[in-house]
Amino acid sequence: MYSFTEENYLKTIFYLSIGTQEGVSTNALADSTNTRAASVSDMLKRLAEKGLINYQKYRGVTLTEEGERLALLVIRKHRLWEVFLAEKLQFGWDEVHVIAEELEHIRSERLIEKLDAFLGYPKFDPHGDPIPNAAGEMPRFIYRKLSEIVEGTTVIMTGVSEHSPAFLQHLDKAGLTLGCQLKVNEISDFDKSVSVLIDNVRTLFVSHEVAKNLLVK
Amino acid sequence: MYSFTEENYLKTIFYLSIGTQEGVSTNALADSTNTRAASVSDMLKRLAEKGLINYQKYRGVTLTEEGERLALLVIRKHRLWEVFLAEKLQFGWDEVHVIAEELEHIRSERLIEKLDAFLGYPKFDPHGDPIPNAAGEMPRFIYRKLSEIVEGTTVIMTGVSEHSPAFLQHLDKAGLTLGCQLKVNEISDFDKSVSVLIDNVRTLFVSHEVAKNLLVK
DNA sequence: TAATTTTTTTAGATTAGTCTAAATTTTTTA
DNA sequence: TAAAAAATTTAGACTAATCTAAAAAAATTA
Repeated sequence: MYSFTEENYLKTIFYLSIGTQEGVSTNALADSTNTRAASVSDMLKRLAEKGLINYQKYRGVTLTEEGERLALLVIRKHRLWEVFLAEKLQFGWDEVHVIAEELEHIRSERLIEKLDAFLGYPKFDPHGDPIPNAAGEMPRFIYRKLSEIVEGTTVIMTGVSEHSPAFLQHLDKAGLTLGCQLKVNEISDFDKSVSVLIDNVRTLFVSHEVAKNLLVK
Repeated sequence: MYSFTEENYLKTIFYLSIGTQEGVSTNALADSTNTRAASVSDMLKRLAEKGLINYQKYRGVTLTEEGERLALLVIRKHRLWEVFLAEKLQFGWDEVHVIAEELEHIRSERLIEKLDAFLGYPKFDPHGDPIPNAAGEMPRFIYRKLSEIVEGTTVIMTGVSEHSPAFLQHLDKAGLTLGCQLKVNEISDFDKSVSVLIDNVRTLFVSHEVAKNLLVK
């Protein structure tokens, strides 16, 4: 049985590893976990002893197979609880993350399998992120950013790459929700902002900053 | 914000206080929390400093008003999660306690109020125990034990005073569930076992040991 | 490539919660 | 009510997770 803290380190290493071959640096982990590099060093030694990470002093860390499996099981729990909070308890997608950060550490396999069934085996969380299966495997989809779509193309909004409440609330105000259809009318030469036609009914100007964080297919 | 451990001590003091005027003893707490008396002494000092308990060395402890309010809020969360587990996730009443022991420490007032609403504002948990309100107040019902009911009387099973999985599973096998009607036919002179007519359809012999732990009205 | 800067690790402390063993207080009993 | 027993507290230590400050290694730059 691993501690909340250990589970959080594994999860953080997993997220920081996405899209790189290299190991995750001590400083990056200290930033993400709101601790100091010295504390991270200590913890990395312990996780390495337990066989959850590959660690050599002064080189970064990567997860072992077992470490990645555990990280994905924590992420599975997090995302399933997020679905519960959003769909059953009517929390906004900007509110679910903080609560799921606690719920993800509840230890009961049966609980999470029954929750999965209760929710109807959802494949995605409220932010469009895929939910790993009980074996700790997660399908990897490759989505494009709205900022990379060429003019005239029509796409579907499938996710976000930024999960802060501020960003999600901004999308709420703009009426941008998962699954909506976006037709890229024009990209401004001046500030790269995007004019989009939403669900064929109304036009909206989306800043480049926002467009970079909208995932579409 | 109080730690899991502190919340558990408060809850334990609350339960051990039921039905006594005197304070709870250090040893009783050590037994209930699976720790040693020395550890309990340490913790009692800390809880007293925080104003959650009334504590004088070598005398027992009682909860302050604030301590009792907090204990009841933890119990509220525990019991609401038990209802969720039993009614929504189809866990047996013998399984819900262990999982709720973890869920009761999730910190979010909004979560628990939304959960309460989602469950339809239940008044009792799956064992028939009343659920405290958001202010930390709990109605106190006075139930009798089946073992105290005189022959010929008809009562309704409303709760249990023993919550172990073994006991609850025993009741399941006997077909004794909350809400069933029990007519006391005869009490054995020999072993005090009780012959009861259940829901007017079948007769069952209930041992004195079981009858003592069945609450009826 | 030598010097400087940055990153990382080590050393030594701290806190919460726990422990054992010893000391102290209270309760029981003779 | 004095002695014995039981209950409780204190003393001192341990572990996990953290910290600051100092040392060491790696990376960058001149």
